[in-house]
Amino acid sequence: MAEDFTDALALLWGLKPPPTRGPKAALNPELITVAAIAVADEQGLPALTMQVVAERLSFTKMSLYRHVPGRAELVALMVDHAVGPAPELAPSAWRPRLTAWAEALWHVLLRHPWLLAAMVGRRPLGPNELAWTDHAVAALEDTGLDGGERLDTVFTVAGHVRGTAQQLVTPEGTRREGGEAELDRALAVLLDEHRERYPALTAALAVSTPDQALAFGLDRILDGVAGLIASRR
Amino acid sequence: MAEDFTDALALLWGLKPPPTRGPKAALNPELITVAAIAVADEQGLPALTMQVVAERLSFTKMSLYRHVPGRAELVALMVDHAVGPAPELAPSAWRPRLTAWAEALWHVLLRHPWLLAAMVGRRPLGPNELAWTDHAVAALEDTGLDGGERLDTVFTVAGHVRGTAQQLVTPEGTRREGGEAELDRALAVLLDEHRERYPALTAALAVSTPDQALAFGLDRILDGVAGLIASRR
DNA sequence: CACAACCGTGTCTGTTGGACACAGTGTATG
DNA sequence: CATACACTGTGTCCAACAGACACGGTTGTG
Repeated sequence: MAEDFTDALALLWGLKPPPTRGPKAALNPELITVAAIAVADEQGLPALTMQVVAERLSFTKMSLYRHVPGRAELVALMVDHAVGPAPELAPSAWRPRLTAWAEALWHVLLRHPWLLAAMVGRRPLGPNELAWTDHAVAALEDTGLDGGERLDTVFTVAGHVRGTAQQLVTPEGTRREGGEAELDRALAVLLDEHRERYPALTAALAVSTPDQALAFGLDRILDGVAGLIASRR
Repeated sequence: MAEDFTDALALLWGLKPPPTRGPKAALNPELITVAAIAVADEQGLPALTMQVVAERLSFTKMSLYRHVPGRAELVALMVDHAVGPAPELAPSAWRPRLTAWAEALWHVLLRHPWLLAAMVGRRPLGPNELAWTDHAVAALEDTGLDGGERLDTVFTVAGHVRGTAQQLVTPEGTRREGGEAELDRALAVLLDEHRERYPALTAALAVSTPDQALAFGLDRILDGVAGLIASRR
């Protein structure tokens, strides 16, 4: 119940003094993290077993525990490594900068679908994740918004990107490929059978690709932010 | 790999003909669902074990499998039961109706924090969930927006509510209570130590409660939608 | 050279979801 | 009224999982 974050934070921020005695380590947290990311990319987060990661590295499962406290901390390392360094945004107006930032986040989430499941809840943040947030906040610096408004704006944009990406992802954190149409068809049949119960939905029925949904919501949000900025001047 | 949704859909929509022979069942899917929701509310989604649910009902674990194909389908049943019937919205303008809808969703998510983890990805939808979407779309009926725009709007609003709620929740799907301040303090210390790496974030540092973030983003989104509606007239 | 620190491994435990076969029970059909 | 059969709930079993712990081998330091 104690939920100790200190181990994870120490690893994420590289705060472990390298040992001077003993044999040289053949393994290290980064090697393990990279291997684990490869596993999660290919087979999803539930398939991420200490066993599987160890086999990919040709080591024993228990060897990993020498360098990583446990599975939870490994996932935290994976998240910060997978998001990578924050994108460099060309200096321009706040709106194109935030748009570019959102698109960069979008592509990272599509490249590592398991990130959506791994980034749930308040949790220990790594240096890369913090840098992403910093870059987005920086785009809003000359807008007249105060600190809280800037943070809330970034949070809203990031939440929208994440929410949209979740439509493309299975609960396991792999990108859905086949079988998607099957589910859609079954749901369409059910909706049609009960169409009197869902009149508005039946009337509005339309095909909206995730890319369209992403752009639509992002435009609405940034329109609203633009209105707020205008009212501050 | 086949990922058969038909079982879950049949259960969700009540499509199983009741047997005519044999003894009367002491158990049924709804009883199991209610008990499972109680477990998840109290101890989170990972603690939701067939064993635990069975004990709460004073039955054996394997008895549950008579009525529910497996854990995944049980979770699907729990989701539709927990969201409950869609909220009845007083007939008024689209904006207060959507706001009320978002607040209703917000309260449901706070009452059942595990819903956030259970509603990830595209998955079999139940009748209640579909009704929620229908009611939100209905609020946008006289706005001049087309079907795709209405759906995208609803999706954006729902995504924002969900994203905000996730800040209040642990990855396990329980509401965080204590220990939260501890993590915040540790992150604040780290940010301060590396403040030169995160200048914008350091400058913008502010305390924003989740309620404020919810209202801020919702206002921005609806401002943007209002602008789109105005441009259609 | 001896010791202490460190590394990777093998063995073990508790818990999980789920398969399977079985004995009891009640209804429908002869 | 009797029999067959479908359905219920149970006990036993298994594989996969995260992690604890103790051991033997390795390497730097006093």
